[in-house]
Amino acid sequence: MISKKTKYALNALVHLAKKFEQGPVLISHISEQENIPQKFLEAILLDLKNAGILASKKGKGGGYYLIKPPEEVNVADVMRLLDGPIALLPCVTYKYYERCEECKDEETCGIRDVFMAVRNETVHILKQNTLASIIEKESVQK
Amino acid sequence: MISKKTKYALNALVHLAKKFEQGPVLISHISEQENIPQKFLEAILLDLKNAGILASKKGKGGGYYLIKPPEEVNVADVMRLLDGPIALLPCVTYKYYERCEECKDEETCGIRDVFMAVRNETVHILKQNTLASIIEKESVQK
DNA sequence: CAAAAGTCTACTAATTTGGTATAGTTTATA
DNA sequence: TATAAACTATACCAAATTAGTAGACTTTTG
Repeated sequence: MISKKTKYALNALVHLAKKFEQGPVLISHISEQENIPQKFLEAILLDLKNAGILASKKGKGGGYYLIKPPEEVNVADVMRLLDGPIALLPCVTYKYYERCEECKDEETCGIRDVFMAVRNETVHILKQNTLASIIEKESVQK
Repeated sequence: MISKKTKYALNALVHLAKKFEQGPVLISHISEQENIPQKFLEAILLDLKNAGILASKKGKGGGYYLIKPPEEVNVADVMRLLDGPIALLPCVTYKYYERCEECKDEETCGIRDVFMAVRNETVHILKQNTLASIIEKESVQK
């Protein structure tokens, strides 16, 4: 399962993407509209700002706003930022590689192969999906 | 990430599948060969027995053995048994469905669509992979 | 009946998750 | 230039989960 942190981050980002280039949005506004505890959201938005996805303006008339185009923010990056590796085994992660302690021979491990396939497919799907594509999906009548 | 419990379970199952229909194997033997803490392994094997995948024999000459053919034990079932749902969001699980608390409209949620796709693909891969196919992969020279 | 081997119940320590509280600092504007 | 709006930083904290351990008990041969 992804953490609430990542889920909230995605909700907030989609919200901000819908108001892309329309000036800063209050934390309190996002918090209310998206049902996210405000103090928790503050920490999340700060992470997204430090990652270069959002920017903020202080003082009256301030708030947070998206600085990357919605087409350039994909779900994989957001997940990695807030939850760490996407892979289900440490030995198949890309940037956080770690050997499985109990493993006898990683090279021939059949279990590793399975989770390598899952990781590749998952990352592929998550990279394809951006804030823009999510918003587009929502606008299509079901 | 999957838990150590699931990882250990898969290692133990592959071990037992290699000795399918060759009589019971000692917990202590699996524990040593696969580098799994014995007491922890005991609990895991018990879970697998209660799920109908393994059986055990008590007393001298006892141990655990696979009762399902290795082709019929897939990774998805093992993961679900020990780690619960495979999906990354509660609203896209099959048997453990739960609404996301903060969600405004599940029907049109674009984030949900993304994780639905990930779940479907993941389950597909994990179901395809059985103890038999894992062992086969390991025997192929790389 | 004794030794081997699985089973049951109950702990526990460390980590992660999902927050809250409080005290700042910065900035627009009246 | 004061002040209130708004973001920022630091420090907690409770509950749940994970990865085990300890020890007594039961069952089954030889």
